[in-house]
Amino acid sequence: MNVNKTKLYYPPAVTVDAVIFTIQENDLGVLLIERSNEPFKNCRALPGGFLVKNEPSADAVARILKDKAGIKGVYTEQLYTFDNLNRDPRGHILTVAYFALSRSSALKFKKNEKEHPQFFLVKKLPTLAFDHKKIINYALSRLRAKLEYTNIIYSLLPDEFTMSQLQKTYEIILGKKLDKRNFIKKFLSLGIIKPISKKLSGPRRRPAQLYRFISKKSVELKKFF
Amino acid sequence: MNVNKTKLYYPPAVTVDAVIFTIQENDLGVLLIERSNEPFKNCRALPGGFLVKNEPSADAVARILKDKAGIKGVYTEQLYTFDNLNRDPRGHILTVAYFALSRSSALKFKKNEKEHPQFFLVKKLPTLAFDHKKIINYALSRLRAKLEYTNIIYSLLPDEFTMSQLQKTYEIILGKKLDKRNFIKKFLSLGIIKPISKKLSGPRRRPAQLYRFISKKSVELKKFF
DNA sequence: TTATTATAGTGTCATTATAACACTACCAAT
DNA sequence: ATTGGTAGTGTTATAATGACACTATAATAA
Repeated sequence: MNVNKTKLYYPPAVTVDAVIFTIQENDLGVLLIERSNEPFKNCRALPGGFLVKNEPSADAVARILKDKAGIKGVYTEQLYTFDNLNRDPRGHILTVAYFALSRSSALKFKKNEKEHPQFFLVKKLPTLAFDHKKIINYALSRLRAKLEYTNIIYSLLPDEFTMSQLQKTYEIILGKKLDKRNFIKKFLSLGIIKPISKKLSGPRRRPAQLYRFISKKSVELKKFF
Repeated sequence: MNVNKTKLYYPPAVTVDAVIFTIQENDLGVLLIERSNEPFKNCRALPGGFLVKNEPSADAVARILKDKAGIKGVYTEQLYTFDNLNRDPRGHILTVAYFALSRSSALKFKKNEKEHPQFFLVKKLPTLAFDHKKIINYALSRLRAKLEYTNIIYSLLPDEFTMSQLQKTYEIILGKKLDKRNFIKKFLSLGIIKPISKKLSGPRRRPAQLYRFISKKSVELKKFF
């Protein structure tokens, strides 16, 4: 690469960071690792890392999702690129942040790994390295916004789910209660889920109708919540 | 910077590119330059360039807006980071794309500069270098989306403007006619513009009320169009 | 002075979307 | 047969949207 014609050009280092959301214990969790190197050694941080040679950032994120969370093919989208000079004490390090959504059952990380990957509730985050708190907040607002006009919620639900589960997932992420009747009315009118011929039974209660998403691709909807 | 501990790490080069929109001849224009170097020599491209040492991308864009378009302090936001391996024949070059909005009267580039900066109508773009067509399309959809829930239109209008000018600007960007009465009703109900005690006269027609934006900061609105 | 031209400005109504609200249905377990 | 616990269901008032056409005003030309 002969891009260094300009004497002044000096490349920043480039990393990716992943904000991996999941639903846990009826709350929204995000995966954090414990840094094993300086700077911020032993501090919690988003999983991420430097690009390897000729690796596009999207590939790097996929690699990190695989290696650090054991997930593959989950919903992933680029969030924002952070490159303030003071975000990393080592100097100018640019990070392309992504966010991903995974049902918790799909996650396969070993809790005993050296980096101790672990989920934290978004509302109870520890002190974080770099500008990772800011990145998580940014991801959270993007996630909330997208809930309102896309179907990405499918990434957080099992294949078959009840209306209550669906509504609860919305409530957890939006952080507010929704009216059951209005929710059902609106969601069914979108025509993106369909009831299946199965019910979910439980002890001492009326069984609930199960639904599926008709399509499992990310779709933009005109109207939503 | 001792970030190269990992043998594999090899930084991509980092550039910024700016999609500068303006309204021209009752249409939406975007600023393009003519590349004076390989690759894509003599081909039209977005103004942009490599980061200089320790320069955050936001500063680099401001520098480019100043140097290549003569504008300063205009509305600018980060768009997306493009880093496909095949976007640049020189190799892995990551670009952080931004979009900016400027009223055409503020632009002060010299048409005779070696790079021949020039506005092109978005609907009549020439062949473009790299993935710049894709970047412009992405910027255009972002701009259209943001028109619906922010006040960024102020960046494209003079300080004092008529309802017709405002509506026309919306129509140009959205690419469709809007109903005059509904437009006025909605826009006034937002409470973000106010009539001033002046009218705009013209030959052989009824003078039009002039308005101003109450605030000239970018604001998110709950409801819009 | 009158007529013409061009754009500004104004209201209603039907339809649709939203938001608030509470009770009955069903199954399982006791 | 009773109880516990979640599922499921409609109506109504209010607000937002979208469709629609005529009058008002100033400048200019006749």
